Order: sequence, then C-alpha cells, then structure tokens
Amino acid sequence: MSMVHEIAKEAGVSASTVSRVLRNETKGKRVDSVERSERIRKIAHRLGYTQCWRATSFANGKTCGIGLVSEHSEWLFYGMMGQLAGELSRALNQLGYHLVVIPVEETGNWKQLVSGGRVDGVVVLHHYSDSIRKNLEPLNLPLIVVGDSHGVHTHGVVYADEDGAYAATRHLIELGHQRISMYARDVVRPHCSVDERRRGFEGAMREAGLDDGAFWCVPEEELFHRIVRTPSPPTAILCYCHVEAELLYQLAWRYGLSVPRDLSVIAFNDLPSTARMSPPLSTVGFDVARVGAMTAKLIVEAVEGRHGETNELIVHPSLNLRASTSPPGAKST
Amino acid sequence: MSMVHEIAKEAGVSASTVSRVLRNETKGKRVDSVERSERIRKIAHRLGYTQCWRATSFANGKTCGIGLVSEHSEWLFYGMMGQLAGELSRALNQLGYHLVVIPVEETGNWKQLVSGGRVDGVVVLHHYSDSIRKNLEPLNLPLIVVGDSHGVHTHGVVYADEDGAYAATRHLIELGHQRISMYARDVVRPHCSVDERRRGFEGAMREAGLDDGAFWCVPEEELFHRIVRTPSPPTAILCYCHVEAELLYQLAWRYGLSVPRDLSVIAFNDLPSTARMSPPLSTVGFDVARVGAMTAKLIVEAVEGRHGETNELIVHPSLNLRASTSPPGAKST
DNA sequence: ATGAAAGCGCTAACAG
DNA sequence: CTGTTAGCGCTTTCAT
Repeated sequence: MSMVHEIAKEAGVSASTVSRVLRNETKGKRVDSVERSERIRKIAHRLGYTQCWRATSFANGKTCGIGLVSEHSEWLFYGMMGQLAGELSRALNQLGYHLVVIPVEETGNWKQLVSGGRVDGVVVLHHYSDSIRKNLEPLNLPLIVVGDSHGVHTHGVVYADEDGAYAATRHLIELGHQRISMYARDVVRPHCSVDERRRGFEGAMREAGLDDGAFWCVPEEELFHRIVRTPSPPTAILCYCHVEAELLYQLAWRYGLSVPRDLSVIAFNDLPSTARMSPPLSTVGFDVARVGAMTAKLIVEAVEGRHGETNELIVHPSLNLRASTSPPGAKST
Repeated sequence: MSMVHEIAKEAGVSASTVSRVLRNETKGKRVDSVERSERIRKIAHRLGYTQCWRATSFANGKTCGIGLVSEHSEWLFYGMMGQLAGELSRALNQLGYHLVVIPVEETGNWKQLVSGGRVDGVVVLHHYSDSIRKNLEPLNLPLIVVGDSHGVHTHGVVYADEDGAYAATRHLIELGHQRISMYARDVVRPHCSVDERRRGFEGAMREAGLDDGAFWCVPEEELFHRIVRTPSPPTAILCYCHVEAELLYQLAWRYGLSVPRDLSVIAFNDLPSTARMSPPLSTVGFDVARVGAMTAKLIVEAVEGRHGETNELIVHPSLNLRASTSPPGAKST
C-alpha cells in the first residue's frame, strides 16, 4: 500500500485528501478542514513520509526539471557560462525546479534526454545552433535562449552587446586614443555577439571620425606583427572577451610593453579573475546573477503556461573601469 | 492506449515483447525472434516512438539521474570545480546517465531533491561537510565523494595533494631557493586539501633542513608586509591555488617585483587561464577529464550494484613547469 | 522466448 | 471541501 494511503487510513480520510493537503492545495477556509490538514501533516511527518517524485512526475506529467542544453560542452562551465549555470541552478531551486545538464555531443544521446519528457523545459546558453534548433523545435518544449539572437524569433534573454562595445570604445576615445582595434581570436565561432560587439565598436569609431576598419579576427601569431612589428600600432584594444585580454597581457609582458602606458586594454566579461589581473582589467560586464534569476523566471513561466508580462529581456552592460585603460602614454588612471 | 501497446498491436505481439525488444533485452538466439525484433523496431521508428522516461522511471524505480551536491554553490562552476562538473556530466551521458545539479542552500530545498527518488545516486564535490553528511547518510543513497578524505570512510576519488605539494616544494628547493613559504588566503575554509598540501610542503622543507614553519594563512594585507616590508622575504612561494598566485602577481606588479626573478611562484590547479598568465604559471595539476570519467564510472557502478574492482581512486598530480619559477635572482627558466 | 495480468505511488476528474 | 474511481505508460513477474 502506498504511503499516501497509509497516511489516509491512519487519519481516517481519503488518499486524495492527503495528497491535496500535502501539496497545499487546500484553500484553508473552513476551520474543520484546517484542523484536519494539520493532523494529516503530523501523521505524514511521524510516518517519515517523503514524496516519491517518480510517481508524482508520472501521474501529473511534470518533472520540474529544466534542461541546460549546450554545445561545446567542454566550455559548459567555463568563465561566464559557469557563473551563469550556477546562478541559474540556484534560482531554479528557489522556484521548485532543478537543473539537468544536457551536453550536446555527436553521439546524440542528448536528444533522448530532451525528448523523453525528462525535463519540462529547456534553456539554451549562448549558442542556439542550427543543429540544436533542428532537434528542439519539433519537440515544442518550452524554451528560453540566453544570449543568442541570431535572427531567430524566440523568447529569451539577450545581451546589449552593441551598447557595451560602443560604451567601451567611447571610453577609449575619450581617453584620447586614436588608433584603436578590436580583437577576437580566430577560434571564436561566428556568433551574434561577435557581430554586435563589432557593430558597437565600429559605430563609435565612425562617429568619432576614426578608422573603423580595425576589427581583427586573427590567430595569436598575427597579433605580434600588428602590435610589436608595425610602425604605428594601436594604443588601445577592445577585446572580444577576457581570454583575448590575457593574451594581450602576455604579449605585452613578452615584448616589454606596458599596459596601459603603451597599450590600453578593455574586454568583455567581468569575472572574479579579471579584477585580479595585473593591472586589474577594465571590463564590460553583465550582471550574471540577474541573468540567471531572470532566465529561471522566464522558463518557469513558460513551463507553467503563465506567460508573464515580459518574455524577452535585454540585459544592459556595466563598464567596470580599472587600471588597464588610461590616456595613451600615461601611467595609469 | 500507450505507445508501446500501439506498436504491439501493429506488430501483432504483446506489449511485453515490444518493451523487451526496445530495451535490447532479447538474447537474439532464435532466428525468428530476431526477425520479429527487427520488425518491431521498424514499426516503433515509423510511429515516431520515443520512450517516456517518467513512466519508465516509475515502473522500474530508476531515474538514471545523478545528483551533483555541493555547498557554496556560488563556486559550483568556478575554476576546477567547473571543469570537473563539465567532464562529469559528459562522462555520465556516455554511460546513459545525466547530471542533476543540486546546490545546497540554507532553505533546505535540496533535501527533497535528493530524498525523493529523483536521483539514483549522488556525487559530492570537494567538501563533504557535516551538514551534507548528516542529511545524506540516512538516505543510504549510492554516494561518491570527490576530493574530501576528511577522516571519513567513503568510496570516492581523492587527490594526492601531499605528493603534489612535496613535488612542487622539491622543485623550488632544487632551483636553489632557501626561503620558501606556502600561502593560502585566510578565506580558504578548513579542508583536508589544506592540511595535506601543507604536510607535503613542510615535509619537503624539513627534509632539506629548511624552515618548515613558513605556512601562511593570512589576509591579503598581511602579504604586503611579509613580502615587501620585511628584510629577507621568501624568494619562492607555493600557493594553495591559482587565486593566491594571481594575488601574488598583483602584489609583485604593484611594488615592482619581478616574477620569477624576485619571487618564484607555483600553484595548485592547472586551468586554461594559468598558462595565459604573465609569466605563464608553473602549476601542480590533476587530470580533470580523468577524474570526471572515473567519478562517473564509480557512481554508476555503485548505482547498478556492480561494485567494481576499484571503489577508491587516488589521482596523482603532474608538475607543469612554466615561466614563473626559476633559480632565485635569475630571469626565467 | 513470449503473453497475460498486475502493479509502480500518486494525482485528477467527477460526483457528492 | 471530500471521497470515489480511474488512470498516467511502462516493466515485470509468472505461467506457458
């Protein structure tokens, strides 16, 4: 006999009542039923009742699981993605849900995870590729895409990358820089964030009447030539993310350049480690805790059919100015 | 009518047979049944069958979910933990399981996740606290603890931290350093890794007849005094983890010290970013991909009742010598 | 190797 | 608000 029935017998009520009470599905208007609820809860506690989620999920068709779907799973928990995954999982827990990690691999196991009703909804982080879309769309699962607006209309959270790049570039221009480049490693995959950051950069450059053709998407070796082995190298660089900044710091260290005196550096992604760089890195950052919380809210609303007032959220960047940017030739800010 | 029954009717067999075939529970000895299996699979495919995991889990009592339980969830996916979580989730997928993230919070929601049969087993990362143990033990869930051997006898994966610290210290001694300290920030919680790394450090120091009392667990401000404002500061430092190294680099940068000429630095944790530091950081690292794979194997064996030949694994460190360590006073290696 | 029947433990629809 | 009555879809005995 199932636990719920035992409690029911003990309390002299029906299993449905027990079930309802234990899920707080009683309005608590009539006094007698409130008392009875109390009694039921006590008995449940005395008998050491714990809900069997397998049975509940089966009966009501809800798992309370949210899938975190991501390609290139070797980076799944790296840098900002890691922060975000952590925040998301915590926020979901607060809402009574939990995160199921679904790394997208060639093998295709992930499709079963996502299609077998193991999760109520899905969050795709930063790269909603064609392959993922193709598999996800027919399932018609509640879906929130974070940080990929690649031409597709889906609900989700998007970063105001263009604004961020614009603001960072303005900052460099206002410091007096004239020769400014934007740098992304050549291994960075095509992605809307690249396009938008580039657009923000070029917009600010053009507006200031500066050369807006200085977007570099090159291998590391090439950097050496463009910064060290060139007559008039840029005096400031906007980096696609913190990794580019680390590479620039290394280049500077190796060839005796000083950041920021010889080269100002500013980068996307504000991580705990960026503030510990030498010099501390100026960054364009997003409030990851907020993104996590909003994403959780959006996906849960979608799952529960309560389409909240907002189902698309734009996250605005903040400019964190530290010691890696200064007027050209100056020691530091 | 359930999917399985539809297929059964279509194929003219019973639901049991369909169920067995679809799970490859046929030995395939008799020719006729092999043919029938083929036919069943074809029909299932044609009808677009996808297994309903909620029903399967309910029926056979297995979720194929493994819980990743961790306190201080804000660090859940930071640094090495993040790498490990990623590797673990990928390895589990290969074995037909998936990772469920269970951040331990004050609120206590996590207990329901872990006790309601939502996961078949649990992996605890790096800190098997009393609070976690107290809640987990009575459940009698298969459990693997990674990186915490704190006096408790459990199956799991442990790091050979003492060996790592010993090897790193030997390296510094062999370079000719005499004044060597080990540094851990004061915010590092008490943990077996601190004790063991310290033991390895002090062992090597004592063995070489050097001062083995130079273990520093101090706030950042104090570092300044012990390195900059002291007559004969250490010439080399072993760091508890990469964060301490970043702080030392910053201190050196701020006060005009050179790494490694004035101060050699070596640290635990080999991460993608450590190789990009300036100078590239010498580290003591563990093969995180292997740890992830082994952990997955151990927990799955425990869940499936196949107690493999090994249920405790010791992971040995590797010394990654880069440019942050050199003989005292020398430019670089 | 297969089929029939009996659950797995809880929830939902409906009538009272 | 409560009790009755059916399931949720798949797996697993246990005969055959």
